[in-house]
Amino acid sequence: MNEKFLQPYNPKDTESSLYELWEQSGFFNPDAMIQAGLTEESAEAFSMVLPPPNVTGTLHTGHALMLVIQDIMTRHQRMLGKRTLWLPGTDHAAIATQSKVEKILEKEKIRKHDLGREVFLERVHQFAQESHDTIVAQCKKMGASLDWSREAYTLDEEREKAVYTAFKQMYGDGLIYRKERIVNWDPKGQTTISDDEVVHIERPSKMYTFKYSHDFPFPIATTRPETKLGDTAVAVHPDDPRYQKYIGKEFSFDFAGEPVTVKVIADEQVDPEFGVGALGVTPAHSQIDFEIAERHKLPLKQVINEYGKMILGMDGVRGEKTEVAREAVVNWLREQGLLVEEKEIVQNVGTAERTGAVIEPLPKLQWWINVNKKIPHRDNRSLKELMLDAVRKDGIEILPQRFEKVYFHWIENLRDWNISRQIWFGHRIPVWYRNDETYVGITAPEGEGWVQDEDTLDTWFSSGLWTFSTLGWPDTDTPDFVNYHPTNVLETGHDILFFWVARMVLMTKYLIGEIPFKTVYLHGLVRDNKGRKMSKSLGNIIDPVELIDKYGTDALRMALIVGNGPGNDVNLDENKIKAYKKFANKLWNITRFILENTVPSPEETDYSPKDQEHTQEQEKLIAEISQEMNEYKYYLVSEKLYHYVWHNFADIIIEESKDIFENGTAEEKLSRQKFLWQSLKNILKILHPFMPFITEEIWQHIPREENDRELLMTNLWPKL
RNA sequence: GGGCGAUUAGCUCAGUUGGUAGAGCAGCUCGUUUACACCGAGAAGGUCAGGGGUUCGAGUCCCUUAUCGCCCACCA
Repeated sequence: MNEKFLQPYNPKDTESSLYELWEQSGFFNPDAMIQAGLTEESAEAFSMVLPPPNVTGTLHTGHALMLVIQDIMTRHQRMLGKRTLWLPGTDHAAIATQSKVEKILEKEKIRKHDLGREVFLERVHQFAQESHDTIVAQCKKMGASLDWSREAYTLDEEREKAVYTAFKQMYGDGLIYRKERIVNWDPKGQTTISDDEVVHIERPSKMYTFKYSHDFPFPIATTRPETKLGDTAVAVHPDDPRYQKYIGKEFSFDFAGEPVTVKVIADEQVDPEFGVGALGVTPAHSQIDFEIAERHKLPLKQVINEYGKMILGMDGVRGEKTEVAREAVVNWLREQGLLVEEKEIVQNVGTAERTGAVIEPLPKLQWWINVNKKIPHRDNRSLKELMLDAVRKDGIEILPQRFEKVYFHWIENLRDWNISRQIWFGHRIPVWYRNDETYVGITAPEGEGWVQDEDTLDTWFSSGLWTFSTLGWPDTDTPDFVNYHPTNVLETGHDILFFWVARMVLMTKYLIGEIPFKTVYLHGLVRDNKGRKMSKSLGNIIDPVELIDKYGTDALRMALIVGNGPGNDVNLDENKIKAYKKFANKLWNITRFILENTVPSPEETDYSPKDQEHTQEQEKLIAEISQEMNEYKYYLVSEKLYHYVWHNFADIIIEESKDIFENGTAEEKLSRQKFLWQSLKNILKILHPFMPFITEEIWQHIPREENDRELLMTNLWPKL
């Protein structure tokens, strides 16, 4: 027996060298498995992409959970004999990464515009590279059996080719268009963002009821008086008797130093019950007003600029930030005797997900994806319909199922997707301009005088292609694409169902006509032991690396997985991890007992009645968990394994064995020895996906029998 | 405003299709150092949030109330 077993199990001594052993074997790569004869060439495929972590820093416990679930899936499928590919990569995460680097530069008192686009991007790439290296090291520490030979990056050359190809095709089909519309402008980040990147927060605010001027016949209400300098109409409901006589009339007056002309119009969208039932229409600074203005062909007047400052109005208004100008306008209204009412209300305001700035709706010329246009070569269905059908008809299954409803609801309310960003880091829009000409292509056009669009693409545009841009697309006859598309499972957090999952469905259904994956497994959030979200401000962030140093990766993996069903948040309690560290040691000592009391291949012998009973019990367990593994019920399987190993195998079977080895007949002893050996090997195999390190470590130190493979990782799941 | 989830032992949470309530931690009693003190045996602890219903039988299915949490939303 190896002397190691005389000491308690120490994960620190073993984990990194075991990962090296696996990695050097090359068997994370399914091709190598086939070459070595460990996987049949004709075997069924199982493929999955790693949701590429953002290169914005280091991995947190949420990532750890994701890696654990996916590694369990991967190791299990590999042991079932499938050609198993788990494909890694990282995401450039455009806005997130750029703003991170901007913050670092801020500390060095450097502004990005002083550096210029090229030099700034150099800095970002350098940051991204460092972050990437950390992330990869962390993935390895978690034991993730990823095929690093296929690693990808959302911003590398192959992915750029995919992105540009997709863009060109969508442009050709009229799905991508350029138009001036109201955008979500982030004044802090100085860029537009998509509807999904807007986070609504509640905050106290005031509703002002006022008259534009003494000559104007009735008051209107608003929460943003400063925008009223840009009003070009007042909208009322067509059936509202109070305002019938004013419809069609025009009024001109001076408003806080700005000459304003409004026309009273009738529009169905106005709710006569709300407020005073009349709406000041500010087409340049409100989504809804912009639409009303389009319907009524009203002029558009911008009063706020990209920095959130007023460009019109009297002193104290022009040049000021909107909040300051608001006060000034309200004071002016008060002085003029135009203010009718001032009421405290709770208002929902949109803020930018990344910078936290309050969104300023502004008119801007931007690139959009039309989600409602019928696509002839996709059965005349729109992108929206393609996304709906993928789940309704094409068999994508979302776990837990309740998220299907959430998914449908999101799609039904989806509006055109704004895909251009005014930042430098990301895929530059593949459009070139020369005078009145526009060229869209994969490479720059021939000839002089072409200038490429300054903007970059929303980061989710490139991640939307991830499941196939990593498999060789736009070539669809590469071995990887043929073998591994569509992927089997997409495992990710439910918080990016819209951002990412839906976008992948959109892109894949449109560009390829297939679904990107068959099953979507959504995990929850990892919270602290009091159920709070981990955040820097609360100071309750748990670093997975620290936990690994303390308890070992296997213990952390078990703590994250036991009892954590799909879609549910986990509260991570250190006591739980501690418990599984003890479990690892228990397994270690079980091995020691068996090594001390048995030899690996006892001569042919039949099982005693008692051992037959134990065997049946074990087979029943294996049958149960094999089924549950196929149903992704890892939270149940892990608990059952824990319970079986500790409270059946150790507490009952091993305790009983002591008596048999002391007082039993020769036949009973032989039977028990054989049973213990078979059991140990079965236990190692079925525990391996959950606790890969300790099971492999034990495997490496026990004698081999016929049919045993060198690495536990490459062995087959017990067959019944 | 719309939708979803949670509520089970002191704490953190399991409980797969309805069939006598489970685990870890903490605490109590006893034991063992000859696989394991990162141990074993045992006991204690719960009207499964409240109310109503379906059923021979409900933690599990239906309705309702309460509290907490999450997501979505262009009511000025």
